Amino acid sequence: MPVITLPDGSQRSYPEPLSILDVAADIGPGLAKSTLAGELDGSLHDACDLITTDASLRIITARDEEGLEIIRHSTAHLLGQAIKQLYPEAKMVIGPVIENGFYYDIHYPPGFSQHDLQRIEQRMRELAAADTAVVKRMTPRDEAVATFSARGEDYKLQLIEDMPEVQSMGLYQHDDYIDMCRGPHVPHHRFLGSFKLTAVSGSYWRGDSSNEPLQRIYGTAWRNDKELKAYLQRLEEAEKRDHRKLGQQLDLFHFEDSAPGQPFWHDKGWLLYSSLMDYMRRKVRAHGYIEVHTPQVLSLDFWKYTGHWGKYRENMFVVDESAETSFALKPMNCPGNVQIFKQGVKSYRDLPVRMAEFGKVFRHEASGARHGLMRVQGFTQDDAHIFCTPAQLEDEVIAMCGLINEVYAELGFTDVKVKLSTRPDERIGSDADWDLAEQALENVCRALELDWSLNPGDGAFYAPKLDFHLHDAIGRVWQCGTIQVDMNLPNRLDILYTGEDGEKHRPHMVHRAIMGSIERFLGVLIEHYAGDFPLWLAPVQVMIMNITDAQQPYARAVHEQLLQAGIRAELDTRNEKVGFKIREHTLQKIPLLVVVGDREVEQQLLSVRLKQGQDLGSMTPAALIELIQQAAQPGQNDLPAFVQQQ
RNA sequence: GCCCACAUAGCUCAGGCGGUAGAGCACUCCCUUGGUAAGGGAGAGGUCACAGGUUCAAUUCCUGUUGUGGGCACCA
Repeated sequence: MPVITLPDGSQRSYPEPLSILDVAADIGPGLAKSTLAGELDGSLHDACDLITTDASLRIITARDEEGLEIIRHSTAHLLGQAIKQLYPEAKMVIGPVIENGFYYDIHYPPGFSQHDLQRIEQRMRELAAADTAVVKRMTPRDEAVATFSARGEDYKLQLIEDMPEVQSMGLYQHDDYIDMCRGPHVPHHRFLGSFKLTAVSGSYWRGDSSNEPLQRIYGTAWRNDKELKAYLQRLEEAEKRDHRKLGQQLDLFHFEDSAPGQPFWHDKGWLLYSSLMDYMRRKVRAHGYIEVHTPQVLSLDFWKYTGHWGKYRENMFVVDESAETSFALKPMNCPGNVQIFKQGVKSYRDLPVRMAEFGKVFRHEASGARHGLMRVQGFTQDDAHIFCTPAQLEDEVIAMCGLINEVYAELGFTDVKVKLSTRPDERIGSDADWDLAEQALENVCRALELDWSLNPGDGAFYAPKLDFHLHDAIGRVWQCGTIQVDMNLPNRLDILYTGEDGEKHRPHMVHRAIMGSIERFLGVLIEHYAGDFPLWLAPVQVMIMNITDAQQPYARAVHEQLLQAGIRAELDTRNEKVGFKIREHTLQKIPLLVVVGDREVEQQLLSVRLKQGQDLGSMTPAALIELIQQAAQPGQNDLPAFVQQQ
C-alpha cells in the first residue's frame, strides 16, 4: 500500500507495489513517455524498479542533470553493443560517464583506428534508430558470473570479483547485448541519438601503467541535436583560444625540435613575460619578501645530499655524467634557498624569512607529457620559501593566501577554489608532524573562510598542501598556486635558528608559488584572455598609423614621445590604406589604435580608437599618455569600461 | 613510457595508386598617397621532418628515429 510523495508535496497512494514508470503514467501520459528514471528517497532507480513502501519520488526526465548523465551512460552501452557486433572478440571493461560525455575501456589488442571509430559510430546510429527497449534484470551473482563467462567478458568477471559482498547485480540487456551496471539506464533507445564518438586512445586496466593496455573510446552525448551542436561549437571556441595557436598568430613564442618542451620567446611574448615578472617582483617586495638567485647547475653530490637524486633522478637533466664531478640542472629551487638560509647563524629575531626566487628549473618529462606551454621541460617558478617559527606558521600561511588572492584578482581571476591535500600513503616524516602541518592548513582555510574542500591523500610525499584552482573565462579549471607546509626538508638539511631561550630550534619551512610555472601561467592567461590582454599586459599597447607619407614626420615624433613615456608603442608607416592597417592591428589584438592624417598634423592631435571599435575622438599626445598611464594598471582589465567612466 | 593520428613554402593548407610539387596570405619590386577591418600588378620562395630499406626511379611504399596533436600513465 505505498504512499508516494511527489516533489510538490502532493501524495498518491496505491493498492499494491508498482513501478516508477507506473506512477509517472498515473500522473500523465506525457510524463510517462519522457520518464528516464526516478529518484526514490534520494537515490536513483530505474523506471522499471518497483516501489513497495512509502517513499518520496522525483521523476527524472532528460531535463534533469541526472537524466543527461543517464543518457550518456546508456550511450556508452550502445557503444558496447556496436563494438561487440563489429568486433566480437573485444572484451568490455568499464564505461563511465565523464564531463560532457562518456568513454568505454575495451580490451582489443589490435586497437581501433579512426576508420573503426566511424564504423562503430555508424552502427550505433543504426542501433539507436532501431527502437529497442532496454530491459533490466536483477541477476543473482552466480547467474551473472555464468552469463559473462559464456560471453567471454573476462573483465566483467573481475569486476564482479571486486565486489564480493554483492549478491545480485543489475544486468541491462538490449537485443544481443548484456552489460552489468549500477544504473539507472534509459528504458528505451528512443532517448539516445545525439552523440558523437570523439577520440580513441589508450588506457590501462585499473589505471595502472604496469597492467595490460586497453583501448579507450571517447564520446559525447546530449539530450538533443541542438545541445550536441552547441557543445561542438564550444569545442571550436576553445580551440580558437588555444595558446599554441595564439602564440603563433600573435608572434609570442615558438617551439622547435632542437629544444623539445622549451619555448623560444619572441619579443612580444617576452614583453608579456617580463611584464608579469616585473609585476610579481613588485608584489613580493611589497609583501616583505627578499629575493635571491641560486645556481642553475649543481653537483650530483649536492642532489644526493638533498635527496633529490634518490627520488627524482629519472626527471633530472644530468650534465656530463662520466666526468669526475657530475652536475645536474636544478629541478627545484628549495635546496638552493636552504643553502642561503644556512649561511651564518639565524636568530628567532630574523624570522620569518620570506625568500623569493624566480628560479629557472629543468625537469625531464616523459615523452607523452609535453604540451605547449602547459607542460614544458624548462621553466621559471615564482617560487618562495618561508622559514618561520612554529608560532608564526599560521599567520604566514594566512598572509600567503592574501597575497595569492590579490594577485589572482588583479590578473582577472575571480573564481578561485582551494583544495587541502593531505598525507599520501607513500610519505616521509612522522605522523605527528603531518598532524601539525595539516591542522595548520585547515585552520587557515576556516579562519579565512576560503572556498575550500578536502583532497585526501593527494599531498606531496613530504608535505600537505593547499592548491589554488582558477576558473578561466570559459569555465575551465587550472591548478596554479600552491602552499606546502614542509616539516621534513628542515630536518634533512639540518637548518636551525637560535630561539629566545638560547637553544637551537628547527624552523618550519613553507614552499609557495602563486603562478607556479610562469610559462604555464602565461599559457593559461593567453587562453583566459583569448589573446586580448588588458592594457597593462599587452605586449604592444598602441599602434600609430599614418594615412599618407605626408604625416610620417609627425607620426615618428609622436611615437618617440610615447616611447619616452614608457609606453609600448609601435609605428606603422607602410604604404597601405588605413583600413588595411586597422584590420591587421585589430587582428593582432593591439588595444589602442592611433591614426594621424593631415587634420591631426595640422591641429597636433591624435585620432584614437579602441581595438573593440569605439572611436575615442581626437586628443593630444599628452592626453593619450595620461589615459594609458591611468588605464594600464594591474587589475584594470576592461579598457572599454574604464574609458566609459572617464 | 603506452594507444591512435599527424609532419609538404615564413603561415594556413591542397596534392600525388612511385617519374623531385601547388593555392591563399606573408615577403621583394612596381603602380597607387588612399580617413577607420583586406587597392592593383609582377617576382622570388620547397633535400615534401630525419635516417635506412624496396625500386631504373621515393616527397609518395616499408622500417626506424625525432617532433607535434588527442588521450592514458606521470607531474617534487
